[in-house]
Amino acid sequence: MDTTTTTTSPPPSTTIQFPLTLNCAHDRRDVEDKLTINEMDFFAENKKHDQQPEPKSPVTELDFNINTGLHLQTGNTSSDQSVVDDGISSNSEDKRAKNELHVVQAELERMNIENQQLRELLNQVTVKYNTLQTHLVTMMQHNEDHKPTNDGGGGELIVPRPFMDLGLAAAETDENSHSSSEGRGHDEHSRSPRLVSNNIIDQESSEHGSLVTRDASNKVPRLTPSKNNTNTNTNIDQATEATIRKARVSVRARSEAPMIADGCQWRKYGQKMAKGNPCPRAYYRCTMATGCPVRKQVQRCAEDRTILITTYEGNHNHPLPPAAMAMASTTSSAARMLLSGSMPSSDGLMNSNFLARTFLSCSSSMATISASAPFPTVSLDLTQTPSQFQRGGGGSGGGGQFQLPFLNNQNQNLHQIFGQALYNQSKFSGLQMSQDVEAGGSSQPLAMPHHGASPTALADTVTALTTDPNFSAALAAAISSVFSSGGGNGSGGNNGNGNGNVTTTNSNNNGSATTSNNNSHANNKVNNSSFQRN
DNA sequence: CGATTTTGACCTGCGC
DNA sequence: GCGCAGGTCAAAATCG
Repeated sequence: MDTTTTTTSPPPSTTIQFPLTLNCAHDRRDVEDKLTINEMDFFAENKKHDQQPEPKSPVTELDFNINTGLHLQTGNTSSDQSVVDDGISSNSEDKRAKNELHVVQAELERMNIENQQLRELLNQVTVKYNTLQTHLVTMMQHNEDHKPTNDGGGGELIVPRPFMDLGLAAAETDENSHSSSEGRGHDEHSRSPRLVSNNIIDQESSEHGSLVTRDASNKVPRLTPSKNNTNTNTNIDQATEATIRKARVSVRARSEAPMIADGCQWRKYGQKMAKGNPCPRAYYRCTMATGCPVRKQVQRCAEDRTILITTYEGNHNHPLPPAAMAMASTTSSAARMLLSGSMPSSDGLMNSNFLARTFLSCSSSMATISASAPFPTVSLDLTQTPSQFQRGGGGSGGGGQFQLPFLNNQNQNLHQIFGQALYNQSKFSGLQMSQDVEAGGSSQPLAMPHHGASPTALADTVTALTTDPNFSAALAAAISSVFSSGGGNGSGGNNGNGNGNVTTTNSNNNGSATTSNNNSHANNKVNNSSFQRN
């Protein structure tokens, strides 16, 4: 495809950027106004920068300048200022007070206006949301009518689930359909003598019906056409399934730390020198639950060793701590994004490349879809704004792990916006393609502070991503909204504990479930208690 | 002493 | 069929 890149190479032209980048914070003071201190790492610096002059403080020249710049109310102030300069009398004190009053009033007015604007925005979004919802229902019914469970899994047409869950369904059907199909039927077990335990996992998975077996996920039948052509649907499904199971999400981030803190517990099970890269590639598997199929590879970029490339594969089969949820969900979303662009269109689930096109259209470099790799890969490039992203661990030098910006408790909301937007984009791609690509206005990601909340609200976000040049501002406002309402109190989000807010690194986020590298000395050491021994 | 990491060997898939 | 490269295993080493 044209959008291909390798997962390790720097994102080429066909990449996706979310305007959400932090520049917006510079321009939108209202955003910072709404953010309460420490609620959001992302904008903290900007906040600091902008907030100082703003509130309370007695009239400094800076204050005047800033306010003047923004709000034209300074005719008086400037003159007053000169007066102030002139004398120290009580009169001047009064004027000073008046002055302040003016400033405050102006500020208030401004905020009111912005409030109003936001409200209007919200209304717009609500209307659109309702419209979309209606359309969605219509579409669903339509789909149901036209596609009486084409895929083995049936029913899961619209049901949101992590991408690997799709794989699961796939795996199930796969098991059923191709147990005979693989000439090397026992391929998965060909390494057999060693992999007895995998059989256990297999059983487990089949029992639960919700696990991707390791073998199923990793030793996937090749994408090459299999011999059994018993039915074309099956073939398509298999290809799709294989694709799904092979789907990976690669996250590129700048970090000195050996591994990014994604909230999960990992155990290293191997390391290998990869060709063309002097840095070894480390293999980890999730140890938060026995049999969790999720794995990740960590490797430094050959060209720029400050870049850490983490590739996730699979989907957790266990509940995740919020911090881990953030990453898991984000990667899942990204994978969905990928799949929505790469899956055969015969599958009603994701039948358009809307997402990819959409992102490509506003491209810069944030997410890259790679079809050139042996398996489909989404690469999320977080190296674009290193200063922000690294606030957490980057500076720590010594040993903290790098922490992704959206992994802080508060930042989960951001993630939700980010990830869910992706997710919804895939999910509603067809829908939007058909009717609402042009939805102008801005969005309301704020409508979804939590996962369970109405997902469609974010479809608008997605639309905004593509159409609204001011999306960053809108999103920032939305984020601030989210933060001030739900996520705001870190406590709710679980480890809202202290460290949270501003940062980082793991000085001690051990609270619930983060990788344990509090200390750096054990580089890849991962907290684990329940790893199932093979 | 148990858990985790390291590391060499093994297995598999793929291209030639 | 052979060789290469990626991925995984498991014994040994290391750590807390």
